[in-house]
Amino acid sequence: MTTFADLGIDQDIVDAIAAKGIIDAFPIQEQTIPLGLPGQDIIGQAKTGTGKTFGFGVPVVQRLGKDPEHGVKALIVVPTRELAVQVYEDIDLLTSNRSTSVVAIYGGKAYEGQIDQLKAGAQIVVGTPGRLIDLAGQRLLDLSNATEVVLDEADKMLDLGFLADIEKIFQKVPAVRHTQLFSATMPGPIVALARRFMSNPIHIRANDPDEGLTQANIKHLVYRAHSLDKDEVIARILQAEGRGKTVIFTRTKRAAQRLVDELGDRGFNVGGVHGDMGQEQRERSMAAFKAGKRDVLVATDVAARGIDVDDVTHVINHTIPDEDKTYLHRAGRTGRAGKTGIAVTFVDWEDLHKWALINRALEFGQPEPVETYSSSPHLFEDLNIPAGTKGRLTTAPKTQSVKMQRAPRPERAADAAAEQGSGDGTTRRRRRRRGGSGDKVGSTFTEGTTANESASSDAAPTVERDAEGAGTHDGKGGEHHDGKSAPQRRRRRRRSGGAAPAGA
DNA sequence: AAAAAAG
Repeated sequence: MTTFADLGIDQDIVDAIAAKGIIDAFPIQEQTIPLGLPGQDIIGQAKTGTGKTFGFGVPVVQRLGKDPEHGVKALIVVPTRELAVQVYEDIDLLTSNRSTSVVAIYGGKAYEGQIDQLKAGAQIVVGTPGRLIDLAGQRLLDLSNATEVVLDEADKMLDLGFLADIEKIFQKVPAVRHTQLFSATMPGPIVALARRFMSNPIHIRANDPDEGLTQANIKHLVYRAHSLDKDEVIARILQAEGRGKTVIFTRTKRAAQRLVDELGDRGFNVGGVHGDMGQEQRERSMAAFKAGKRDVLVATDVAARGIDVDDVTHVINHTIPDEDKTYLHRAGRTGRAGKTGIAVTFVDWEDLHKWALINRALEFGQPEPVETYSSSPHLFEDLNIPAGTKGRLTTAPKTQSVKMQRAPRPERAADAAAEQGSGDGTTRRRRRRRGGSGDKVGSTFTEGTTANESASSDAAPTVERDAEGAGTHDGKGGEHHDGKSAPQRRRRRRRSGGAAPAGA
């Protein structure tokens, strides 16, 4: 096994990586770092969760050297704000033993802090296109010395929605530069297009050609959702034995928010990430999920790419994605860094053709989704969901989830009081459910975080939830992205029987 | 057509 120390990397960077307990290099790192260090242009392709960020990050940091000269010399462009935060943190780690300064530049946040860091002489910029172009246009970001340029999730960055912005950005950086493009997916036409921005790039595919396109560590289960109560089945999957964290993907922002509310009402410890949420809340939600304070995240495709969270054991596609690439990236939120994971996909009647496409493109060899969960018990067997109720499912939340509910948000308590006249309507219902099969379930995750939690007593989760829930920071309503109060939303949902919004 | 990305 090749280690980072074997790859010609400066000792202080090797030490910085080792401080996180990482010694061995993944194949993509082993192959791209020795080429990136001397400045070779690279198109780097490797499966999800196999270390691409260090693959481009180590050469960027090392090539800047320890030159104390201020000013932006490296630019890393990513497609989402949360990914900007994450890549910023990874690069910041690599620079922890040298003076190189890194800044994250992305929208939805106050300009001030970002501008201050630029003025203070930040040398590496990680950012999303809109804010980068915005600040460059205001002459607050000077890219004319950025001789290191990286597009992370490069195929996405060169996709129609981003291409015009990326072209603008390439006009602002030096013509003579070191350019690296990385992604798990690099369709031929995109590679051809990418060459316009590179000089004599070498295309590295760290994938074993025999392995196919998908991560071998991920098990894919696909079910027909025809006449299926998906909320109910998803609730049941969340009770799978040995479940760690779970990411649930929806097609629309509205569907994501609805599911957050629904699973929250059922007592699960759930948060969301989607574009209708305020940026502060998006980040708080991601951080809570990464830290293990929550174990369910409902997201749109904003979280499909790049997001790296430890111990995600399940990905659930509430709605099947349109593209095979998106499927692969979504599923790739689990099975990272050599761990195993399960991807469960529900295929609605009108989406059968999408599965046909994905199945063909990714060579699954399963032309039809499994009939439905009821006519095929595989789902529960494959997922280690304790045997029990057939037909209508119970939705006993996991022990951990109930624990998190023990200090209800003020908003929720007020809600219940308003509806019941006494304060404990919802809570009592949840308590009754707790006695069932839930206790045994999810012990792996439960133990880790319970210990954590009792150490910090009730304070941490409560403060966290309060801050997110009540929207006290900006007065703009926090999680009530649609401008409705929680009681309003809940009533509306009840009337519609919990079904998906009509327009979705 | 949706989601993302500037405000």
